[in-house]
Amino acid sequence: MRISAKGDYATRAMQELAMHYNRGPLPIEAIAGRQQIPVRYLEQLLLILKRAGLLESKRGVKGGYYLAKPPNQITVGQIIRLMDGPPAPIFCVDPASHDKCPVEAICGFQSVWDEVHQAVAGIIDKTTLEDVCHRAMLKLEPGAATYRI
Amino acid sequence: MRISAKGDYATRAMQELAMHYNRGPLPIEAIAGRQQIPVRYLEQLLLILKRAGLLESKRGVKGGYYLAKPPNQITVGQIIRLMDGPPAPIFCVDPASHDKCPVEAICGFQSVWDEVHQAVAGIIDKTTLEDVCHRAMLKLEPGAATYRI
DNA sequence: TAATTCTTGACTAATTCAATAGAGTTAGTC
DNA sequence: GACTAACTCTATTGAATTAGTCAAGAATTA
Repeated sequence: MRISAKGDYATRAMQELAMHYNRGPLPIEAIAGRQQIPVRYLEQLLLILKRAGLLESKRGVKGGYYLAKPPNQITVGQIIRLMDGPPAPIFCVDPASHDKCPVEAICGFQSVWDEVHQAVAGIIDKTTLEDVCHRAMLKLEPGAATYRI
Repeated sequence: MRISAKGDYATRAMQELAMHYNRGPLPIEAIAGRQQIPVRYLEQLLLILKRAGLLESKRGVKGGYYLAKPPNQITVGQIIRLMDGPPAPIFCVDPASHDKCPVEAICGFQSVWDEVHQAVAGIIDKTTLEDVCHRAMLKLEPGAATYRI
């Protein structure tokens, strides 16, 4: 029932970029350093996020990555689905899976796992990077209600 | 975000035993056959369930496994926790983990993952084997409100 | 005692995951 | 226009986990 390191790294990198939103590109090294992620591994993840349209990048000196959209338009769900696939706890409730369950006719768990799937999806799809930045700022400055761009 | 084959097999085996509750021991082979689980693998899982006090067994002719408690006193959560551990999506919200998150102070995701954890736990801990049997029976005989022991 | 069934621990095979490596390409700057 | 910082892409490795197998043994019943 775990998200992968891939999903963990990607979400944290995106938080970092969200907190830097509108301040120009952020180099991979900077993200990796602050979030304690292996640089070479992070490269791959940022590429995936870029191809999916969540990030844009700029090469050369002063280059780096930046969000393609405002933080309130990117959800945790988008990132997790990209990295780990749908949050279905088992293939039989995964809309992306084409495998047929051999015991579907007698199994009482399908609806249970479907409830779990919907519950998780509900949370990660409603939570945006803006929300996440909020929560991070509240940790740093308890009492602050908003974060500054 | 998946449960393991171990968790899947174990829960289904328990449903099988629940549907057979009060009808005497059910041999491993019978469970494995009906639920399409590799016999040799299932052996191990049933032993774990037995050691945890969820099952009892009887050897020899007419032997097999049977529930140690009524189906309404065994939850899906108990089985899953036994096989896969707590339903925490990441170690930093797993009460059983002693690892310290290196970026805890700046991470906005801890509360998100905790919400997920609680949501999943809420579902699997409230769902009993009796509920699961119900759902299975509804599949077999649409319209039936209860299942027969 | 013979057939049946659970019990135990060791073992192997396969898969997945995380991470690394290296050779390139592009863009900005002096 | 050369230098350098930074992105791009593919391949490979190594470790860890997971799934599944095997063989020998112990208990129970007929």
